[in-house]
Amino acid sequence: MLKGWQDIRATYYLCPNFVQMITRTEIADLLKKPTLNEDVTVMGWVRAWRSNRFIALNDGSTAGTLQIVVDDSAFPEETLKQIGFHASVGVTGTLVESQGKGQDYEIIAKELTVFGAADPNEYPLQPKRQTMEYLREQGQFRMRTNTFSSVFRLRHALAFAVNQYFHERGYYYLHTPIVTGNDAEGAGEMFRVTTLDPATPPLTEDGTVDFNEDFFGKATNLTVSGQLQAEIGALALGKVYTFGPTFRAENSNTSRHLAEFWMIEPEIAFADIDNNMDLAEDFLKYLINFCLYNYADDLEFLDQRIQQAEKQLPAAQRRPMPLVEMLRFVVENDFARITYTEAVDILRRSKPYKKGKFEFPVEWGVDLSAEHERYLVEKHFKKPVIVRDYPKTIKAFYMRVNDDDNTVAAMDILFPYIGEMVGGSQREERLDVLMQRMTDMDVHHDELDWYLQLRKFGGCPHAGFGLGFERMVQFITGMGNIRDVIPFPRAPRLADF
RNA sequence: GCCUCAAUAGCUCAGUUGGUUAGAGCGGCGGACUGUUAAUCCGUAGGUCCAAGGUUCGAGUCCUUGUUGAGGCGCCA
Repeated sequence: MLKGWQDIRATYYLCPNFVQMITRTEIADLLKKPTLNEDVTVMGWVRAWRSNRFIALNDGSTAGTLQIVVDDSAFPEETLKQIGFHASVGVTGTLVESQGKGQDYEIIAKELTVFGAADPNEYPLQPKRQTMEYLREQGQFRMRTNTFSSVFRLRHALAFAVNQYFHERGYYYLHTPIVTGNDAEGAGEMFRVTTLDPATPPLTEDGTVDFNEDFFGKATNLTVSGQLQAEIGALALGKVYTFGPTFRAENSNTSRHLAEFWMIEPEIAFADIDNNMDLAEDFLKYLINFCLYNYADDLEFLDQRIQQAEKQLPAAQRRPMPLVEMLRFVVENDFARITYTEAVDILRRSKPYKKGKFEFPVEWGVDLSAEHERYLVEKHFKKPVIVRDYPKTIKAFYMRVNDDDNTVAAMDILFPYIGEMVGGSQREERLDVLMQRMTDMDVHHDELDWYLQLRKFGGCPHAGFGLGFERMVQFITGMGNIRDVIPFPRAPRLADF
């Protein structure tokens, strides 16, 4: 029986005859292993149609294009007329070394099929630079552009790297619920989930909505965090992570916030705040490295694009270093690590503080604002900064109270351009301290009884953090607006597609 | 939610102290072109100047309100 199982495993892993695309060769494969002077079939979308003779073809498998050489006397005029920007075509022909500059290989077309023309009179995109705002309105087409196809290849790369990183290190991927009955997760406004008729909901005797009649028999919402449930997993499986959609009904109108975003939340048992920071720093560097090694051409394209756009900006508004250089800089240098108290000291000794340039006050006990975080990251340390040990009055109830009784073992990782990339903490494992904190912060014990029981029975020191996935995609791609790194952004007044 | 800015051709923008017929580049259409790289060259069509109201002899331009978008802030990841 064991032998049979091993055979199945061997077959599965070796995959000698895995299913291949038999109708076409993908351009990425062709450029990696060019089969010169052989006939190949490629299919994709026309990125440029030059001189009635050359097609730059892209099939999404790579940032690059493959040049197709078309002899206009060999094909009917009707077919040639349909070749245009973003028309989809299939070509069979001989792969040869290119006679022109700008590309190594090209296909001399023998057969040419236009699957779908894109009438330029009506097609909304044009072969030119278009604004991100306009392309956002054309969400059904924007992934065909160089910029967005690179962004979404990198988004995939990061999602894959997240799972690979944790899997290789013995973490279990835990799926926490999207619909939650918790009323007290304390991470922002929630979207209500209900099947009740909004016009005539059932009412209780005192006139409030009777959620007992609702689908789940109670008031439910979309999750704002999987952390509390991830703690259940960590205290059983040791190391877990969540990676799923998260919803915040905040009226946030910024380039760094979405109403629906993806969050990664590792949670580890027998770990403290220092282990937590080490994990977060290592994890972030791994993600960046993964993209640098495996998606260099997409990063290179985005880098060039940003540099070209910045030529028109005054020097002060340009990036201090180009995209790829900055990504390398981040992985090659240790993050700065300071306490909240040290951060306040640095800020109070800073030039902008002394000159009264800060809009918001810098005093112990008040949360840092964006201008303070930017000073620390972009001016003082010039690299990512981890700030730890915040005043307990400004942080969530579940964060572990330090021995000084004034601060909690919380940590935020601040990145240039993005601000807060990670927020995490060591969790309060002491039942009495946790209950006191909940009382102080007006969180009802009975609603989170299950959470308290994790401390009462077999609790242990544990820690974790939340990473905003789109913010990471934003940092790595250099995109200015978070709405352009998720395929279908949801934000206040925005739920198209 | 708050502050600032913007809205003119299909797209990206210019439009002077308020003055006659609204400008460009790209794209489209027609033509030329057998090695192009956002190809190039010639020709050509294309506008309810975001909406409503107001000031004025006269408004793309000034004022009010609204709508939409961007940037910043707050909330946070």
